[in-house]
Order: sequence, then C-alpha cells, then structure tokens
Amino acid sequence: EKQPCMPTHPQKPLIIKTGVQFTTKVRLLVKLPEVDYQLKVKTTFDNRQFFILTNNTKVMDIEDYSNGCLSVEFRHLQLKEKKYINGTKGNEGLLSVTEELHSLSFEACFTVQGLTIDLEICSLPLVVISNVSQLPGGWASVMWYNLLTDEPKNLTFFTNPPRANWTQLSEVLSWQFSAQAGRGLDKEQLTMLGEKLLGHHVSCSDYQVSWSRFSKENIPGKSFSFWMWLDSILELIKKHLLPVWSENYIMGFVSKETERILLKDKEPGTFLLRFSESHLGGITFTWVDREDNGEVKFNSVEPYTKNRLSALPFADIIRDYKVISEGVVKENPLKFLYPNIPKDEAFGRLYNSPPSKGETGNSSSVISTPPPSQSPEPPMTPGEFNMLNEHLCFDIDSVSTQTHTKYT
Amino acid sequence: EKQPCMPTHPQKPLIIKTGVQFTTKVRLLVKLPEVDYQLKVKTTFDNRQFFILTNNTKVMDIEDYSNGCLSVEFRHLQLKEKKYINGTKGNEGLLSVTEELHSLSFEACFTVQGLTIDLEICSLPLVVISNVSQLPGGWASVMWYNLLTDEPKNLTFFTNPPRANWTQLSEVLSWQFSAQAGRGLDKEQLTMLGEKLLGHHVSCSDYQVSWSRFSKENIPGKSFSFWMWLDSILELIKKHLLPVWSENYIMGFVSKETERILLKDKEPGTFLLRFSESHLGGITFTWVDREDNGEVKFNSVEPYTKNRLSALPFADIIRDYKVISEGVVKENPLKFLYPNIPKDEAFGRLYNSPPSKGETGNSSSVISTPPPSQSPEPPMTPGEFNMLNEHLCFDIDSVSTQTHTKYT
DNA sequence: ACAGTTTCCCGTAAATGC
DNA sequence: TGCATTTACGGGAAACTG
Repeated sequence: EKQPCMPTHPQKPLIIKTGVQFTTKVRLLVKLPEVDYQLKVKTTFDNRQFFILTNNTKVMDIEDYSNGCLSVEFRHLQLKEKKYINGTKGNEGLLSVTEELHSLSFEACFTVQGLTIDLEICSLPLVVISNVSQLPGGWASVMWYNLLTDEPKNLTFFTNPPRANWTQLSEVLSWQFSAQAGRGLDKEQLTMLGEKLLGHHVSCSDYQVSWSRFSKENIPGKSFSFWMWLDSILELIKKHLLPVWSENYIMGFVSKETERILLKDKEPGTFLLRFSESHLGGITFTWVDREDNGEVKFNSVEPYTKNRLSALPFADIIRDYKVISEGVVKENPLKFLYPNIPKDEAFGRLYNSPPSKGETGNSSSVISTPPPSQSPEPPMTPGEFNMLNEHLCFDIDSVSTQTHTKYT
Repeated sequence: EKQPCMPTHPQKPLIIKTGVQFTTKVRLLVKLPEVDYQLKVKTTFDNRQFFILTNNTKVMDIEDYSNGCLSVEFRHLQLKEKKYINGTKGNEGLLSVTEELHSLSFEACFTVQGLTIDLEICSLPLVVISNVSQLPGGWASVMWYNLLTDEPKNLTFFTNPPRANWTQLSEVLSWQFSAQAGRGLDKEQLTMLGEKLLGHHVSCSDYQVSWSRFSKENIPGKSFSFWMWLDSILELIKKHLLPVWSENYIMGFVSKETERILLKDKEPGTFLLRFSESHLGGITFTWVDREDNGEVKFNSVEPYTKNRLSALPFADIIRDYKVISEGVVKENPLKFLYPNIPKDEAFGRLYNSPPSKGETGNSSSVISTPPPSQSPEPPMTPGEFNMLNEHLCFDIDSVSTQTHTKYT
C-alpha cells in the first residue's frame, strides 16, 4: 500500500473534494478493560448525497507511542457522489454546495463484561466540493462556522447563518494571512478591509457583517465577493509573494485615496505595493513623482497577476522596472519603498535571476532587518489550526451523547 | 449520454492514455442479406496488460447518411492497467512503454443462410501511455511504424526496428510541422536537422537514421533525444508561435555558424529567430551589430520558453525589446527581420497588447504579404492524417484474413 | 540509488444540469 | 437561456517499483 498522501488541500482541512483521497483518524480515549478481540471500526459518510468509494472498515490498533489507547487511521478514503437519489438532492436546493454541511461517522460495536456497547461518533461539519475552484467558498464556510458557533454538529447552520462582529471577523482574516502566508494583517490593513466590506461604518461601532455580504454577494460594481477577492490575494501571496509579504514590504490593503495621502509628501520615487481591487489576484505599485512645474503626480502599473509573476518574480520586476515615454527611456522610477527604505535595501536579497541581459539595477545584497512581527489572538488559534491540519482527528469519547449503550 | 469528447490528444491518434476516454468506430462494408436481428459487436483490448473499463458491447446501427451499411461507434472507452498479471509484464521488459504496441479487437458473430459467421478485426498498432509526458515518445513510435512498414499489425516492430533513410524521415518531419503547425520545413531547415542528427554525412549520400538515434539516445552533451527536442519546439509553436511560424518569420533551425554567416554582411539591426539547441522548447533571436571600430558583433537573448511567452506574446517581445547597458537605454536593436524586412512590416499585424505603458514601439498595422507556402509530399498525406484524426476508424472487411467462417 | 513509469491532483476549459 | 456545478484532462510533481 502507498504511504503519505496527506488529506485534501493541506492548508484547508474539513473540505473534501470528490475523487480525491483523504485521511482521517479516530482514537478511543477510554481505556477498555482487556478487549482481546479485534475492534472493528466502520466509517460512513453522510446520509444521502455521497458515499465512500474505498474500503471503509478497519481494525483498531494500539498506538505505539502513546499510552496504549486504541486508534485507527483511515487512509485513501475517497468520496463519490451518489447518482439518482430518487429525484431530489439530499440537501434542500436553497443552499449552494459549499454551504451544505456533511459529516463522517464512525461506528464500532463490542462487548465488555456482558454489555454490548455501540459506539458512534461523528466529525465536525465537512464541506464537499467537486472542483478546487470551490475551495475558497468552502473555506469561507468553515471559517464562518468555526467563528460563530460552538455546536459540534449543526448541519443546518447555513440555512440561517448568524452575522459576525467585525472585530471578531477581522481577527479571523488576519489569522488566515498569518497561518497561510506567514504574516497577519495590521490595523491599517484591516481598516481598509473593513471599509471595503461595510463602508465607513467600521470606525463608528462594532458593525456586524452578514454571511452573504462576506462571501456570497458581489462587491458593488465587481463580479466577485469580498472573500473571493481576499482569497485570490492570499493565493497570489502563497504562490508568488511569500518572502516579500512576510518581510512586510507589501502594504497591500490601501485605498487609492489613502495611498495618495501617504505618498504625496514623500520623496519622488517613493512607491508602495498594493493589491488590485478591480481584478482577482493582482498586485501593483504606485510611485510618486514631481512634474517640472512642481506638481505631484502618481503613477501605477497594470496589476501583475500569477501569469506574469510566474514568468518573472516580483522582486525582479521591481528591480528591472523602466518607464519609456516619448521614445526616451528614463531610469527606474522606483527608488524608495514607503516610507523611505532604499529599494535595494528592501528587495536586494530577494532578487532572484541576475538582472536581465545588459540591464542596470543594483543587485547588491544589503540585508534588511526583518521588522518585528506581532499577531493578535484569533478565534482559531494556530495550534488548533495545526492540529486540524494534521488529520481530521476525533476522539471517540469526547462526544458522549453519541454513545449508545444497551444491555444484552 | 454525453456527446463529443474526442479521442485522446486530437493531434495524435493511435495513442491512448490510460484513464482518458477515447472513441472508435467499426464499419461493416459487406452488405449483409437481411440480418433482421441485432448485430452485437464487442471490443476488447490487447491480451494481457490492459482492459477496457467501460461498456464494451454495442449493437450495430445503420449509418443514416451512407448506403445503409452497418456501423458502431464506441464512445467513452477507457483503458486501465491490469494489476498482478502473475509476476511478469505482458510484453518483454526490453522495450519501453512507448515501444510496446497494442491492438483493439472487434468481434461479431451472426448467422446467415445457415452459416455462422465469426467476424474479428483488429486495429492498427496502438501505443498506450499513462501520462502526457509520454506522448512525444509514443508519437515517435507511431511515426516510425508508419514510415517503415506496411504490415497492418506487427506488434513486435520495435524489438528490431529498421532504420530510416534521411530523405524519407525528413519528409515525415516536415509533415509534422505542416500538419501540426501549419507550415512545413524548407530545405535549409531540414539540412540543419539532418546535420544535427547525423553529423555532416547528410550531404554526402542518403544516410540512414536508427530508431535509437532518432528518439532514444540523447543528443551528445544534452539530456534529451533528437525527437524530444524537436517535439518540444513543435509544442512551443503550437502554443505560442503559431502566426509567427506560419508566416515563415521563424528561421528556427539554423546552426550558430550558419546564423553568423547569414547575418554578418547584413545591415546592423538585422535579426533572425532560432530555436534553442540547448534547452527544450526555447526560442531566441540574434541580431548583428557593428562596433565603433567597425567590427561585426552578434548578440542574442536567453531563450524564451513557454512560461515567459504565456506572459507576453512573442511578437510583443520583439516589438518591446530594449537593451540597457551601462545605465544607458538604447533603442530597440531589432530593425530588420532577415534578410531585410523592416520589423514592423513583418510583425506589425501580429502585435497584440498595446505597447506596455509609456513604451515606444510602432504598432502600426502594416500588412505583410504572406510568403508563398509549399509543402513536400509526406509518407503520411495530410488527408490520411486527418482521417486518422477523426476517429480510429476500421472497416471490418478490409482485413479479410481476420475473418473466420465456420459452418454449423 | 535510480530511472522509467505510474499515480496524484491542481487548475483550466468544457460539458452538464437545473 | 444563464448560472451553478460537475466532468475532463493536460501538466507538473510526487510516489512507486523493479
């Protein structure tokens, strides 16, 4: 048999894609008095809509490392959709796929001292998707559930999802960046996000955000929701901007107005990096310049998307950027990363390829001090997050209402 | 049932990837006297190594358009490898996967006028692969087989594959470019290829090329074979250079020496486009320049690969190319496409995006006359090629030795 | 250890279904 | 018809296997 094959989407547990292998583990916390026969556990999925393609029964084993408690790990489980479920779908058609919550159940039956014990336990709510394009939507659901309820198993949560306080939500968002991209969001960045989501109410009081506003309805004038937009940025960072982001060189979330306010009094050639608000997964830079008549001028480039960034890393783009106007090539207009860090001091050690053939650009390796990192407390702590990441992990006796005991 | 889902790799018939759907069709050319019952056909694959996952039995139908002859089209067929075939693999382990030839068989049995007729027919040799990365190798096999034998079914062809005359082979190669990229190869291009493959013997006589030299052994000093290299170029053209190639603006196959001979007496700024010989799927340009002291100088860029070309189309790269040396930006050094076509006249109408922000570059749309196209006769004509492309198509009575008749 | 081969699965495009 | 969802499969990478 094969070995590792981690669960689906290592960064996003509790989301299972049909046809893709996942792993789950059950541990029996109560110590059974001398169960000398093999304790079989059976996993089943949901009620109607999906089923487990692969072998779903295994025998519990003593965990070698810990104190002899029994556990089973199911590997290579795979979900498939049931076809022809007499007409209607399992869940009411009002919810989107990523709002439908499912659960994995584990059953075991054994006899101790004349008692037949029937254990059943089921997982936290799971989201099932059929394509990775549904992953952001699924993850939005997991976050919302996690943030707003303590119920271990409320599969109808999204029929009437509660609102979230912006304070709580912003912590979750910062945590996403922290856990996935190595650096959370600071107050200013969160303020911009809050205003984007709620208008300028944020400052007044602790406003509430609806589920729909967060991840279902489109941002006015755009063709994507707030979360889709934010997640596209997270993905861009993960794939192409990790060092630049974790060094805190990307201000990222700044409105155009704020950007101008920040830049206008700065040295010409001062620039900052921000994420595109009009396109998914784009990053751009804006620099300030002074006209001959002394007037302040702002310039930006078309956002760079993953396509362009996979051809040339962002740091190199910054190093090599040139403006050519009216047939004259000017020198690189990017001089100081806001507020006033000389470009090469900030990006020097992030440059990758040598400057493109015959290019200017100083690639000396000035080492910049990594700025101090600090993170707020999130609703889901990084420890919890990591644990979830490890496996979908359940402890049988922790959900005691699920344990039925009957007498022989 | 679903509809189109063409066979695997539309451009490369006779290659089937496991787990990917393909289509095949059988037609009964003899007109049967009044067969009033349903004529069932069964498809089977090979003997040992693979099997057809999906439904493999269908009833023949009268083709609506033609003259009432019977045919079946199998759709959504899928191949899967048989596991545990008692120790050894089906074919001797000496051959690589792409050299193992397989066949699809069709069987039908019916009774006419007291005779039980047992029809069996089988396909041309097929190559089975498990990953698209094996496609070039598989296609090499198909070409070699097609070029060097007329036997309809010699599954052991590659245990001792014959050599090919360079004259024949070069026609096949040109045909690949013609069929897949819209323009074949001219004499000069083929000469360069011949020399690459055989050293400088080509000119002397009609040299023979071994199968191994063509697609198995690496080019000296490289980590890929001749065909892998050539096919990587074909793929690059198909994906990123189609218009430029079909307009004949890519000389492509020129040795560095020839390149210098061609360019040295030309106007400074004359450039030509050639494919990288050191890396798979790369294209570069070389231009001639004159130093202050009058000495001729040649410059080239690092090859552009699919990654870079998917970020910016090649024509735009040529338009926007600038050299920056010692802090001074010079104007675009590319002036005339060899021999003497003004750059914008050649590429003008192929420019895509507007020149990058504040860029020079004349994007006026000068229409260039498409150069006359001429193609040599190939071993496999384009008509034949297209027919193969349509479906794997067999006519039952065309392989009469496969028809067994027995009496009741 | 390693090369040839297969498996895995993301991400895009196309097909399907509602 | 249009949108939500699923299926298809190329392509890169990891896993497997002799």
